[in-house]
Amino acid sequence: MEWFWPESVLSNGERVKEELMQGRELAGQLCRVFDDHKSTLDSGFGGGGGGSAEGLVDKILGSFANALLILNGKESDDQELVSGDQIQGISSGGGSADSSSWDANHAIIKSEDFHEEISCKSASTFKDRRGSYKRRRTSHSWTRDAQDLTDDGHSWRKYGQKVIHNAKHPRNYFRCTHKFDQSCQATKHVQQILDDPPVFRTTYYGNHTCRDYLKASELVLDCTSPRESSSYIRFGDFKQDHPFFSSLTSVKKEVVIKEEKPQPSDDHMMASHHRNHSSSCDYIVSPHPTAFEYSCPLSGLSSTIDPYDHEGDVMSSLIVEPYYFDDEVLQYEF
DNA sequence: ACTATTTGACCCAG
DNA sequence: CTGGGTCAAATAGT
Repeated sequence: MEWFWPESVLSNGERVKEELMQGRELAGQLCRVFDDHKSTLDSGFGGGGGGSAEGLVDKILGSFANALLILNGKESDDQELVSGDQIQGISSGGGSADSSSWDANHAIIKSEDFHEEISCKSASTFKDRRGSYKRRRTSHSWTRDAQDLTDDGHSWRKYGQKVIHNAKHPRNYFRCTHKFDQSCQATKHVQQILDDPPVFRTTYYGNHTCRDYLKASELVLDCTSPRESSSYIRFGDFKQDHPFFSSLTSVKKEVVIKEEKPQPSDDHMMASHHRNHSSSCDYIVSPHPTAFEYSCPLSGLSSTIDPYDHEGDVMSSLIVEPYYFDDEVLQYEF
């Protein structure tokens, strides 16, 4: 498989490293806060060397968000990096990060889509209005070719399959599982383009505005310093006390594996599979572009992506997407 | 019973 | 007019 990387990402490697290192340091502080919390059960999250647990979480999120903004390359020049306070606003607001500075254009897009949906719904007093839609913009998409359909970090639901003219294999259409519960507009389609070896082309449209909270419910920080190795943070416990995570309790208790596996028959592509196992999907941090082969594509990976497509996906990106980070590793386990 | 997938119908852009 | 993207009823799976 292969991702298409803008040059600017490479030049920002050091900045990414700094941001991620800061995030790791803050995470370490958060670990100590939790340790303090354990030792003094009734004291709450007020202690800790670097401030409250909530504040630390906000800073961590801000660091990762900044790294992602930097990775976006061409947007990094004219976009303000996200501060911890902004992240806090995002997280406590319960919505997507539409309020961040980069997204003014996209807000318009979303507004248009909203009106389209309203008009469509209002016009569809009759039951059968199938196929009533406005064709997607073909400009902000990116593609990925792979011999195996590896996990891209998001949950998908198949909603259609079409035989494509002059194509040997049908095209499978997927939308984000959270299209309705979180209004996530991300879609993709997958089509086998080669037989031997089998190569599957995945085309992504739109960014995820959803947050797969449950994937983030258990976070593993693999600290590389000898005495801090493999520290685990279980947000499943933490969220009871954190205003952000406590707001997630209404989310359905399920863990989803986001992976399509080709069937022996070429046109049997599977959508999301539910799973109970939490260890089969480890996420790592790195600035090396090649290491992103197994990650979900960030905006800016392809020349076909429009600037306004950089939705408020900061949270979902930093939570679920894997990054490799030189020989230092931040490892998430879900 | 609930959720996901299948598949033909429908509609729009080119 | 045609190809492609989406909808939603029917069906399958858990």
